[in-house]
Amino acid sequence: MGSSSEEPTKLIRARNRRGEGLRLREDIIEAATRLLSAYSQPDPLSLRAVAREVGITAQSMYLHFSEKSDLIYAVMERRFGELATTCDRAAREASQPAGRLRARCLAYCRWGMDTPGHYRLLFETKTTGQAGIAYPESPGAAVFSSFVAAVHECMQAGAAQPGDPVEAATGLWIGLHGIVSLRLSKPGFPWPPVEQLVDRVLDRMVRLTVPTGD
Amino acid sequence: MGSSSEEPTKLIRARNRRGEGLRLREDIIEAATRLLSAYSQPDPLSLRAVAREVGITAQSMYLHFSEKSDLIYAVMERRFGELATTCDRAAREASQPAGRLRARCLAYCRWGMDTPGHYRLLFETKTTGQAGIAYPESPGAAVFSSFVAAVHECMQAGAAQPGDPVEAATGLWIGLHGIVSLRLSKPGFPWPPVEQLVDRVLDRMVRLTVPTGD
DNA sequence: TGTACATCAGTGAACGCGCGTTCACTGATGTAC
DNA sequence: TGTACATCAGTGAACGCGCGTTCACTGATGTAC
Repeated sequence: MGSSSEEPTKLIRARNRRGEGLRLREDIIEAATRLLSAYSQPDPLSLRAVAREVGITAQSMYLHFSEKSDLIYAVMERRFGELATTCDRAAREASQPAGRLRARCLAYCRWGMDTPGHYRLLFETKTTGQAGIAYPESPGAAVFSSFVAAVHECMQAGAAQPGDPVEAATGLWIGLHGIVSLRLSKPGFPWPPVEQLVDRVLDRMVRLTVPTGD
Repeated sequence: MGSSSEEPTKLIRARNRRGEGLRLREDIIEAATRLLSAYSQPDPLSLRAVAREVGITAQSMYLHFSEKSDLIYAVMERRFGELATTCDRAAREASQPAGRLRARCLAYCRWGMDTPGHYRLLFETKTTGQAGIAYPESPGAAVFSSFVAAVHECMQAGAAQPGDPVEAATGLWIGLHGIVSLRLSKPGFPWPPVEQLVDRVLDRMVRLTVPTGD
């Protein structure tokens, strides 16, 4: 305060104890996650910015990641995992299949809107494909699978019109992604509340036959 | 072929005649459009790459654009215009309202899939918002308006269930964007044919009451 | 208990690159007289 | 018709910056004897 010659803040980080070098790996991934959460595409994320955030030199990144894309891929895996966990946890709160499906859909959309940078990384880039990973093995496949299972559960319980659950879940995903992605890109558009849009997509694409209430 | 000392191709561009300097502006916009069409986000587009594509020096960009974002915005305006024209032209081919709406939807999706870089620029970045442009004045608003009009036409003709055309068009846009955007990001997913998805979205979100055939 | 040593967790210095942007300039060409 | 000159369409040279990546190194710390 009042200091007129402001130097760039040099973060000091205590060196890990011997045998605990792997902690740096975690710190790096967490710092990259923090930097990505706010905005944008993966490209504006630089190794050097992550190093600054962690408080280490840029070349220390190479102790744990052999190149930049390795780091980004590590972040993606974690974020896909967190999204899956978030959706599953939300679904567990409701007692009926239709309510569980709705909670899952809302959790997906809210996760995307709360962490736009992560949502874009997972669903608006071709990172997995570029890494040579085919769909079934991609770290995001579990998220889709759990939607399929939730739709299937509704169908079996008579809460949704019978049909191919994969087909219905595909339509649902398209709708949810449309809701999130357009909101992120066109924040100035007069969007209805997200719950209303989710309910409309759910009703139309999955043809729920019972109310979603708990 | 066979030349072992390959120099970077130096494009020679004839200097414009006096009074025709504005042609360079067009050439720059076209070159930027070409470079963007293939891929990605606007960030990987560099002024210098555009200058190379045109065959001029980087600093000549400043004869027509006071900064980089001005150029990107100029490209966006044109692409929104081209998308609108493409959709309108496709709609004119069909004779009935429902067929016109379907043609418009298919044209939107195909345009996005054919020029992924442009689609991402228009619908997966916040460029307009960042430029301080509110929705109604944004260059893309015309595209949405024409969807609203097409839906309204269907409702009035009894080809779609009556209701708020803006609400229905919003749901439709969400679906179409979901179809295009997810396809671009997840090319490895086992997507059904785009026509099938468009028909499902149209049927569910607009509740067409007549077949879309011509 | 003391000490030599291997290992580990990083750093120092540097590389070449492409980027956006600025400023002073050049040389061809149309125009006024 | 001839010529001086203003204008126009660019270029030359350079700036400082942040980037990804490489290579040789340091110094603290745990371990073997």
